[in-house]
Amino acid sequence: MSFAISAIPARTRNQASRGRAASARDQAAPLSSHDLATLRQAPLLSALSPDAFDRLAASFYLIDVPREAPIFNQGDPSDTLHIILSGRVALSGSTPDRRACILEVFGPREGLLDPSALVGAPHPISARAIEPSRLACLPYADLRAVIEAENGVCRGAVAQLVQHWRLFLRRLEDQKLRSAPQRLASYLVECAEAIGTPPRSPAAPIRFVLAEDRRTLASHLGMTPENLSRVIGQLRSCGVQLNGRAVAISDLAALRQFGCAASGH
Amino acid sequence: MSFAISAIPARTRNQASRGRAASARDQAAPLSSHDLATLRQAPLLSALSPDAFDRLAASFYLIDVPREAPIFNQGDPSDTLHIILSGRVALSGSTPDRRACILEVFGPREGLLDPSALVGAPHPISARAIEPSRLACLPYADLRAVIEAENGVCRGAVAQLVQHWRLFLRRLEDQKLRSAPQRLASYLVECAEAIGTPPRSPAAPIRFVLAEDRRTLASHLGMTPENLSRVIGQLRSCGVQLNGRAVAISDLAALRQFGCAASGH
DNA sequence: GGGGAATATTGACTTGGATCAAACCCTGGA
DNA sequence: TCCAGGGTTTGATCCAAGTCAATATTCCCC
Repeated sequence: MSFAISAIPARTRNQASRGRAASARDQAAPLSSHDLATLRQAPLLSALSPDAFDRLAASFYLIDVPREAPIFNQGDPSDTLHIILSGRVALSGSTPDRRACILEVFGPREGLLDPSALVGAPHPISARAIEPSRLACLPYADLRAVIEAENGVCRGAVAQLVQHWRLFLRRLEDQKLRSAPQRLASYLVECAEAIGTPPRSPAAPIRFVLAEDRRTLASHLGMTPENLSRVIGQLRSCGVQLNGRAVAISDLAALRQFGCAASGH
Repeated sequence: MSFAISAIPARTRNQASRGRAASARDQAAPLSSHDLATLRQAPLLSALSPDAFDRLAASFYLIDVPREAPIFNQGDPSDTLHIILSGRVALSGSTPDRRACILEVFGPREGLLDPSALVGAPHPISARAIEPSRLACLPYADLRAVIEAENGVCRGAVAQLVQHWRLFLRRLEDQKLRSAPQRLASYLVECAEAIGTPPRSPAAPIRFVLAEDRRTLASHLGMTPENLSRVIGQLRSCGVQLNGRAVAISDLAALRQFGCAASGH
C-alpha cells in the first residue's frame, strides 16, 4: 500500500532547507500594510478588537519560502505560529517507517494553527510549502501569554477542540497509512494506556474490557465485522487474547511496535 | 465495501426513541452536586472562573439516555450542547446512500461539541449512546451569547479550529466510505465551488487550474499517483477533462451526484 | 432449561487499489 | 536538434479487505 510521498530528491531538499534558513534569518521583515490587511482577515484574528490586533500584529514577522520548503517537521518543538498570506502549504503525517501522507492543504488567510502548540506539545505533523508562499509568523510564547490571560468559554472550547483535532488527525493517519491489523493493534495499545494500571507483575498480561461491541469497534476502526474477526485471529500470534469484550495483552511493547504507534501522539 | 452500521433492528430503535423522547421531556432535571463536580472537570468549562461557571451551570439540565439512543442526527439543527457525565457516545457520519461509519467514540467529561453548532450550522454528523449515558445539556443559545461577548484570541482560535475540524471530518468520511473515484469527484466539486465563478453560459464547462501537482493531489486524496491517473480516465466518461493541472467540468451536478457530496458540509 | 433472535466466526469468492515495470511524454541544457 | 532525467501514463500482477453465504455462538426471554 502506501500512497507515500516518496523521498524528495536531494537537490530540491537542499535548496529547500537553504531557502528556509535564509528566510527565517535574513528575510524576516515587518509586514507591509497590504500584508497586514490580509492578516486582519485571518479567522484566528478577525474577532480581535482593533487595539488588541495592533498589539499582536506588532509581534508578527514575515518570511517568504520557496516551493517544497519545509515549514516545520514532525517532532519539532512548536515555537511559531504561521499564518499563510499567500501560497499554499500541505500538512502531512508520517509513521515511524517513513511513509507519509498529506492530510490537508491550506491556502491564504488560513493559520497553520497546530493545536498541539497551544498546549506546548511538539508538532505531531509536518508542514511544507507546495508553492512559493509568504507566511506571517508569531512566536507561540506571545500567543500563549494572551490566551492564558483569557478565562472564558472560548478557552475551554479551544481545549476541547484541540483534543478532538488530535483524535481526528490520528484516525485519519490510521486510515490512510495503516493496515487493519495495525489499526486494531494501536487501538488496543491506546486502550491499555488509557487504563493506566500496569499489571501487578511485569510478566502478567494486561487485562481490560472493551467499551464497544464488535460491530461498533469494527466501524470505529474502519473495517467490516468479518474482517475484524480475522484480524483478531492474526493478532493472537502477537500475544493478544480477545474473547467477547475481554482483552489480555501479554506483550504490550511488541504490540505497540506492530501498530507503529511510536510517533508520539 | 461499506463497513456500515447495518440498520438497527426495529424493536431496539423504538425502545431507543421512546427512551430519548422520555428523557428530554420527563427526565430533565437539575444537576446533583456530584454531577456538577464532573461537569466542572470538562475541558470545555475548566478554564472558567468559579463565578462564570456557576452562572453557566445553572442553565444546564440533565438527561439519561438508554443504550442505542440517538442524541442527535445528521441534519438536525444543532440547538443543544451535550457534555457526557457518564457512559459513552459514538459520533458517526453518513453519506446520502445510507452508509455510515463511526468517526470517534467519546466518554465521560468530553463534550459533544459539534463545532458546527458554534457557527449555527446544522449537525454534519450523528451521535448515539453506545451504553446507557448521562448527559448534561445546555441550549446553544446560552453558550453562543457568552461566546459572542468574548473578543479574544481564543474566539478566533475556535473559529479556526472549527474550520479544520470540518475539513478533517470530511476527509475522514471520504477515506472511510468513499471510493477513489468518488473522492476525486467530490474534491473537484469542492474546488469548482471554491472558485465561485460560474461559467458565462450555463452550458459552457467550468474551468479552473489545480493548485497541487499530481503527486501531492494523489497523496491528499489517499491514493497512489498511478491510481489517480486511472481514476482520471474513469471520470472522463462523466464529462471531466483533466490535462496537466487544467480542469474542465461539463456537468457539475452529475459529478456532485457521483461523488455523493450532497450531505451538506 | 429450551427455543429463538441477534451476534460472531469461518469459508469461498470478488474486487479495488497497491506494486512493479515498461513506455511515453515533456522540459531544459548542450 | 538531440539527449538526459523527471514526471505521467499504461499494463500486468498481486494482495488486503469487502461481499455473500453458511455455521457456530452467545445471550435473552419465556
